[in-house]
Amino acid sequence: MTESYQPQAIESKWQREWEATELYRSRVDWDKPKHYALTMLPYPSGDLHIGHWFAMTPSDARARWMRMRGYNVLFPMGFDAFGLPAEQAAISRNIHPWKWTYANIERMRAQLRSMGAMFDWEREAISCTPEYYKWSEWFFKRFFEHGIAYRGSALVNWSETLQTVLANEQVIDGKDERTGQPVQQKMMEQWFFRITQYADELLDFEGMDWPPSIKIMQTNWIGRSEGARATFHTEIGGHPIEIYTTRPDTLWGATFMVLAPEHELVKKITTAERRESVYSYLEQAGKQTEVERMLEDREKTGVFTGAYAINPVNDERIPIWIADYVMITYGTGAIMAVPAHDQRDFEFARAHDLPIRVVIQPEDMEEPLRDATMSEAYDGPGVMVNSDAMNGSRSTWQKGRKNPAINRVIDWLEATGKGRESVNYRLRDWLISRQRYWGGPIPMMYEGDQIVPVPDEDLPVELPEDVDFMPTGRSPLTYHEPFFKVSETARRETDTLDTFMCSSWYQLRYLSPHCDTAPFDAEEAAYWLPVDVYTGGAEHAVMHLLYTRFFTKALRDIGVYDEAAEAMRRHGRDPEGAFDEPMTVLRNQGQVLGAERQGDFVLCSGRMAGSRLMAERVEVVDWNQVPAGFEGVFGEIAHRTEDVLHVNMAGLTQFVEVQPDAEIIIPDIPGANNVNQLRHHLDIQRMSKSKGNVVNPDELVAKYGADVVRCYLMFNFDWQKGGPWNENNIKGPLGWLNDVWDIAMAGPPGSAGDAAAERDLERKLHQTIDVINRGLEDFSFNTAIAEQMKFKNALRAALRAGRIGAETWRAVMHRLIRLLAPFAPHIAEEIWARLGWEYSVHRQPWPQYDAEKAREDVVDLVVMINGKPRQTIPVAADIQRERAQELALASAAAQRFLQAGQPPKRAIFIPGRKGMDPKVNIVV
RNA sequence: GAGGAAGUGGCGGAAUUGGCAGACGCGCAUGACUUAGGAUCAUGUCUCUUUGAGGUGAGGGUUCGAGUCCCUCCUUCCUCACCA
Repeated sequence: MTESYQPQAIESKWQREWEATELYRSRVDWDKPKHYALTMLPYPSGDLHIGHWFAMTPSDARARWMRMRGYNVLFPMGFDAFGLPAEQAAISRNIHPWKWTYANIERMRAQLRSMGAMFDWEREAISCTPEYYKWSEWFFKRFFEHGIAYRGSALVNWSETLQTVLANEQVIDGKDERTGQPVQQKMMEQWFFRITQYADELLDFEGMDWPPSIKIMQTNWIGRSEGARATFHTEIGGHPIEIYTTRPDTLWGATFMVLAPEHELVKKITTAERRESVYSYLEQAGKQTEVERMLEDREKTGVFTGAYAINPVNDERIPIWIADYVMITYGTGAIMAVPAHDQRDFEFARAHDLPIRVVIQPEDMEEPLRDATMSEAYDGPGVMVNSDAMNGSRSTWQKGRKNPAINRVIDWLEATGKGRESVNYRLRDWLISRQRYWGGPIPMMYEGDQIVPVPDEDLPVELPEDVDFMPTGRSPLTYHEPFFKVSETARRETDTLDTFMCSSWYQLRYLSPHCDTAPFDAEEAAYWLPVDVYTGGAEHAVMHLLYTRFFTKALRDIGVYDEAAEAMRRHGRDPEGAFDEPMTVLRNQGQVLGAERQGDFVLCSGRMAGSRLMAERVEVVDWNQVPAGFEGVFGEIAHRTEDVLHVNMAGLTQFVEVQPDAEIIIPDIPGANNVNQLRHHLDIQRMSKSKGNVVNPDELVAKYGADVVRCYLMFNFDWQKGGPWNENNIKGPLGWLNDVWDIAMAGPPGSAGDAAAERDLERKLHQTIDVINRGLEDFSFNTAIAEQMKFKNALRAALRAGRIGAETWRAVMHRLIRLLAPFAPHIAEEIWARLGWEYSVHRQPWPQYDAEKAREDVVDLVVMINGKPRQTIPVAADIQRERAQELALASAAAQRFLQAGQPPKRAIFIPGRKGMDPKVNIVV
């Protein structure tokens, strides 16, 4: 009896060996092609989650594959170590953020090592160390010098819960992205990065192999729109009010104006008799959070200021209103309202009895639009009317200058000085300062009303350790006099940097994490940049992934890459475009969801139809006793298909069809429930501690070994999609690795072997190599492993049949183990060593694919009748059109469908392209 | 409201991008070995009225041929959301 596969006995041994022999150190080598594979660095929250394994181990397999294929691969790891949780731990548990963070890093490092990934730990970077954040500060200073960083006043998102401001990207639905608590809009002076200056360049994804969805999300977030600005003036006082519009062709249809409640002119222009109602509206609007504004009924509220404006295009006198449907943060915070052609303005006009005037008349309607009879705004194409000299201009669906009417009006506005063409963006400047302790200090000081940067030689400004964490919610730095008091007259900035700034350049710090003369070593950068493949979650689409692109472009523009570009030229590489984008290829993994719920008990009542219960009422309960006197179906839900529940009732399966209007009671979900919610509740749920469905990778590794966990994660999901956890499925990869082990340990067979079987096995091996290559290239890890399982099955069958000789066995194993190495690095190393081959399997070249050897001699000719496959005929692989058609027409299937003696209408030959069988489609 | 992705067995998922739908695995069934089986091995496993026929959320269309392309719905997920 041979020894069985025991991962626990081999994994830590090899992990130590790999460390001791520096197997995964990556060094610049200009003679080898480089590959920078990067996976998003974790936040040191305390424990590695299964999601980290899901993101990282397939990325590791791919990096290993690239390495075996001859690339010099850099695959680093680090920690994004600043952030609020550390500070909250300090307050609630009285542990210093340093201690908490470093303890977590220690723990997670060990967990990361247990993956058996090829991380180069010599390049580890931790963003909360002074040697790291010194350079975050240094970048801030350079940005300040180049006008990219500035201090300014703006309406910002203030989180009362977190006691800090947040960037727009970190607010979702008016709530803070991390805690889900509402934020308020507040006028505050803060530090910003001028990301809007890069808006147009950020819209250009030329040459970037990123998921289309990410490109679309970023494009929408930037929100470029083309239109015009025009200046209206108040009738009294002549105050200018600038408006932005995408529809300058409707300027003649403006019947009133609307200012955002926060607009600076509001208080100036409001007349005495309107003051009371305007001020009470402002007060009411100011109290509302973003969430409340959205929860409000969609009725358009607003008040008249009493003031009028003159429309510059036709000198008309129109009333100025205030309404909260106009946002101060978009455009100019003021609009011209054209109710006939804008739905929001239309609703407002109807609600407040304001006039409506058609200025675009559609041509293809039976009835022309009339001011009085419109039931909704019309925003389609037509001809300009009621617009003086512009009448007759054709307005189309097109936007901006491409629309003839808009084009003509913009020209006219510019010629008459009444307005100008304008491009507007939804993107705001990046608010970078945080009123928190646990972040990189902002290297700035205030002296009187002067802003003074901390001199470079004083960097880094270090975070003081001896601070008091008080439950006031405010940063301890604001109480720490030795920190903020630089001199009698100078005060240090106590705000810190958004952690997203630190993670915007970590890919650069990995290149030389301990370099103390520059943020990164120019030679390293010249060789490794840009990142070739980046993997991570899609939740960073408009945060990290947008910020790091901006950061890269800003660094390029201020000359941070100049030295690296010089080094590239010296080594004969063209630096053109190398520093425009941080990552060439991006792929997002999906999310591993909690296990499917089973074992819910339900009470179902209704009427029986045959053996089926047509349920009018379904209640989910957490006890398993039949209530006294209950008539109906009670039991555990075994399965669900659509609306049919399979309920296990005392060993019998009962079918319950949930009626569309059935009453459904799910205690976890209050209020009226519907079938969808029931389905959802029973199906998949996100992993979370409160639901108790979190999967702990450490336990899995202890139970099955890291290789099995890695392979399970790669095999049982579409990696880019994710899916529900199901530990039952782990048996697949477990059985596979056991089988490979057993085949290897059994040693070469004693049989002589059979030439045809050996040739067939060789062919299958090459086909397998091809599929694995394609799978890894396309991040289709599941098919790559499926193909290896298939090959293992074929190998085992051939061995059992005694048709493989010792020599062939060895030659096959020599490649099989190398194919296994990227996926299951420990078992591959162990088998490699036991079969007597030289350390390490991970230094071996990847098995070469030979298309000639993969080719089949005999293939199945598929005979199709009207596109339906009916019969197959074994034929030579190189069969030609005439012969194939001849055989197909003579086949039994063809004879059955063809009337006696009748020729077919057509016979189409489809040659057997790569791995596909040839076909003849006969049309009868 | 706007934009995007997706819908395939009991389950996770394949289908080389328009060419034999359901690879591979889980589960299940039958059998073997066994005191035992949640071990191992073998065989089978889309459906049906089974010499054949039908089948990828529903309905249309394009094509010799559609899971794949086009149109109209339905459902789910994600992102943004009074964006002027």
